[in-house]
Amino acid sequence: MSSASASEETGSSERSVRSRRSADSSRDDGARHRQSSDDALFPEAGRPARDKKQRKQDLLAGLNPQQRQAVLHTGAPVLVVAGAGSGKTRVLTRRIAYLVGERKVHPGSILAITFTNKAAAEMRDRVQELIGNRAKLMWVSTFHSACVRILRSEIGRFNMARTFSIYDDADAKRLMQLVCRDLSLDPKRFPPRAVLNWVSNCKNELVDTDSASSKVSTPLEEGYLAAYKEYQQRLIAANALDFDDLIMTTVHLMQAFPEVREQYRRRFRHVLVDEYQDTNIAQYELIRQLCGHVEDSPAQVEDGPAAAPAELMVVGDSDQSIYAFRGATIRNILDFESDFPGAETILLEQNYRSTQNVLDAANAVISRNQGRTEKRLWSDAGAGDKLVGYVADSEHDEAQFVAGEIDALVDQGKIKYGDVAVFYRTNAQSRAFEEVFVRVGLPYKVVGGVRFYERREIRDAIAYLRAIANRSDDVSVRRILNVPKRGIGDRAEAAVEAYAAEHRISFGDALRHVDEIAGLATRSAKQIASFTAFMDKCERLVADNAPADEVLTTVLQDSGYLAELHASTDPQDETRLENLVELVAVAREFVAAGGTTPLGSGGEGGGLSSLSTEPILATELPPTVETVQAPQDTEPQHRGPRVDPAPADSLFAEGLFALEENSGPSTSSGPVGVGSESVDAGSGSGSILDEVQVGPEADQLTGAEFELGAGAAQPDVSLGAFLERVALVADADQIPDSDGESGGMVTLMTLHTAKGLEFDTVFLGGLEDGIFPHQRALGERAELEEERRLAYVGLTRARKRLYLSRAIVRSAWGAPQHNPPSRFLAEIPVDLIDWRRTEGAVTSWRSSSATSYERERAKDEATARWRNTVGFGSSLPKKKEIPSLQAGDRVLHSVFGMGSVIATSGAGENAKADVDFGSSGVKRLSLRHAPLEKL
DNA sequence: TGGAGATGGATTTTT
DNA sequence: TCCATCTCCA
Repeated sequence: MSSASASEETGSSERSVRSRRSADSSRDDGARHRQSSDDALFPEAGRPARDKKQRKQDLLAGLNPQQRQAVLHTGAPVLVVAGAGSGKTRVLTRRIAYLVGERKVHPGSILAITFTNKAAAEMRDRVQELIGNRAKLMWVSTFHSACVRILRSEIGRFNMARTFSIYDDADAKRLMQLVCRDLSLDPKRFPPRAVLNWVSNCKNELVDTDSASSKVSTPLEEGYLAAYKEYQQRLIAANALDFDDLIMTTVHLMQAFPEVREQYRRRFRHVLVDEYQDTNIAQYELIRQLCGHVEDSPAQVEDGPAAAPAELMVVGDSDQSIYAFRGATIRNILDFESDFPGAETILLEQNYRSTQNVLDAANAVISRNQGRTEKRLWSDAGAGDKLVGYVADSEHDEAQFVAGEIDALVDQGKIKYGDVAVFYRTNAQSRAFEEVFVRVGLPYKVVGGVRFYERREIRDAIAYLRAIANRSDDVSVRRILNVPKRGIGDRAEAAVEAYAAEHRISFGDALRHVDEIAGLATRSAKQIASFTAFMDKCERLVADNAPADEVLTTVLQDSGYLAELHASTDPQDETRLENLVELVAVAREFVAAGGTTPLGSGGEGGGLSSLSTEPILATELPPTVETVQAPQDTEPQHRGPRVDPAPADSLFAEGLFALEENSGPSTSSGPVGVGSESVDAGSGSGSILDEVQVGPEADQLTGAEFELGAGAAQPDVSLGAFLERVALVADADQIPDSDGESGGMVTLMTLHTAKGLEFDTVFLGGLEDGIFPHQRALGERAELEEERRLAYVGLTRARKRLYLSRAIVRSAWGAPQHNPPSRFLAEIPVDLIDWRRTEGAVTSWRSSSATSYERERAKDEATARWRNTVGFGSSLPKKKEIPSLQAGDRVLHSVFGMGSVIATSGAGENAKADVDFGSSGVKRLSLRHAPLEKL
């Protein structure tokens, strides 16, 4: 906790700083400066406060004038325009600490919004280092988590049950597939995926179905709109919201109910938004509802005058806007000053992260984008090393080079594995790196890719839980209806569906009327009856307040899901079992920690935990609070006065905002009271409430409501709470902690994932036109510019060493592809790059021997395409003769180069050979297909 | 109903 | 190439 961090942006930065201390003596001046100042700052966290002046000085230590200006700013909305590595997040965290520590703002009235859960967790940690446990009362979360919390307490206004399902992308897609099928939309013209994207855009731009109707002009749009309407209706019927709904609905809620908006405007007196360049229109509107001068602002709200707008600070860098494809619009940054009258802009131009060479390269690239405001990022870290360039023969050669370079640097003691990251444009590119890294024994970790919660078995299990918690959730019910196989097939499903439509009930309810459904085979009916009996049993379990893990184990065992996997011979199913065991462990952990443990190892939970007690609190609390960790004891007494069949609502109904209906069980007794007392242990000034400033709205904000905030610490281990967490937390395994003595692991990730992180040494691979920039972006200028911003993000992740590489030949979709160098390479001034290997060296190496056998492999269309790009004619022999090989023969492979045959197997068409290609490793090749020549 | 074979599509990604 | 989804038939 006392560990300083060069930049507060990421966890990786913290790790890297640590390693920098031990491993690297050539620390740049900027870093040293930063560090000493932060070292002076953080030790205070655990001790009683020193005198106030000192404290304020510490808070501002190490900040440049612009950063100070931002931290100290009062009043008007502020846009902090910050370049990469200029300490934006640092400004935000210091500002929060300043607000709480100096301006006596109650942490409960602070809302900080970040882009990811991870960023939220880190911001909480950093703020906590600065102001101690008071930080727990802030709302630090993503837009989505914040909206869920608001909706939970207000959704009754929409006549929706409090227990709603949150549909992620895959659920939404499934629903849209059903919709498109039922509307008989031609899948060629209306691919569900495309329709869904269209709908998503509408929601992100707050175009609802009604206003969309007036815009529709083409038959194509008519189809889309029809699908949108139907899709939305089914969501509502299923008591479900998709991710876009979470925000859109919250905005609609505030627009429709001024008193609700007022309630939150009074609560949140300080709103801070990170990564503002990645917000979309709906998110912008939400901020405006909370902080803007809303025209129809209700002076007529009964209980007093409308709240003045909160103090708003947004932070962003338009050059790092890389999510336009998801609806983010930099308009929000560009128009900030007109959107929020009186707004001020603060520029942060000093970069504290990278050397000048790295910055020069990044600046040169990004300056090619049109219509951007020039920023002059500068660094006093010195020129540093030149960038290193490398042209590889193939993607394996590229990976080989990267691995070799990392090893060399580590051997020289210059870096640790954890200081290194390898970036690529698409996930598929990770394979080559992984193959090579595994072979040479380089410790690495891939971030992203297939996620835990996207695996089939996990989704099945979650679908079971959701169907139990919300039987209207058609998508989930139908997903598990015949999983494991029960003999309820499409036919039966269709019959139930027809019945449900006819009687206007949900699919789940229709299942309970098996006897009345026409056209059901007796066998199917029987199976359905036993299925519903099983589901009813589970529902009863939930109604009896069974904790989430118990429900989960019951489901997995009694549904026969586990049995099916056990019986399977498919080796994949073994992994599935392990994953389910993991899920159960996650649920156990969740329950054991009173519903506050982050899911999995990495990310901290979003919505639920941002205000609730975090694990650290549980461990720091005095023994009297043990009830917090013994949810079974406290759970019943927290049940509200309402008898509600929905299990999910205990937290929200009794917690944060249920002002009117919940004067019920006292929140000031039990764990809550103890919690709020112990929260402030660090500052030694008694209850935190003593420090609350009595401001203009203080009467709205003191006492009870804050305690309600603290009341979130009440354990909620119910199924609903668990499901919510699962829906909102993206992933369990994330950026590795490289704390270990071993030096950690090399991090592999896509450029998008890299946003917000930084590493001493960065390898950026696949710099080829068609790869990066991506094929699809080559045509459109706007898309190309987004790719360029992505390049800018990638380049600016590097602190000291930056490697750029490309491959001459890269196999894509099975066929080798020859890509020209990325245009971004040409945009970097030549004198900044030290080329270790150029194309000249490569072509001369290949040309002598490669042509003769490469033409041999004219086999299929893919190869023909490839041939054309390399410039061969098309009249080449169709059949390739299969070379006869034996152990010891020397061969030449078009991709792997020279090799020697170790062993052969098979014969004729099926002949295979194991060939040792030295640095490229041993490959088993089919002689019929491999571009192989006997020497 | 469910398995086997055909077909077609294949960024980036958080929540 | 590799995967997920679709179609057809037993």
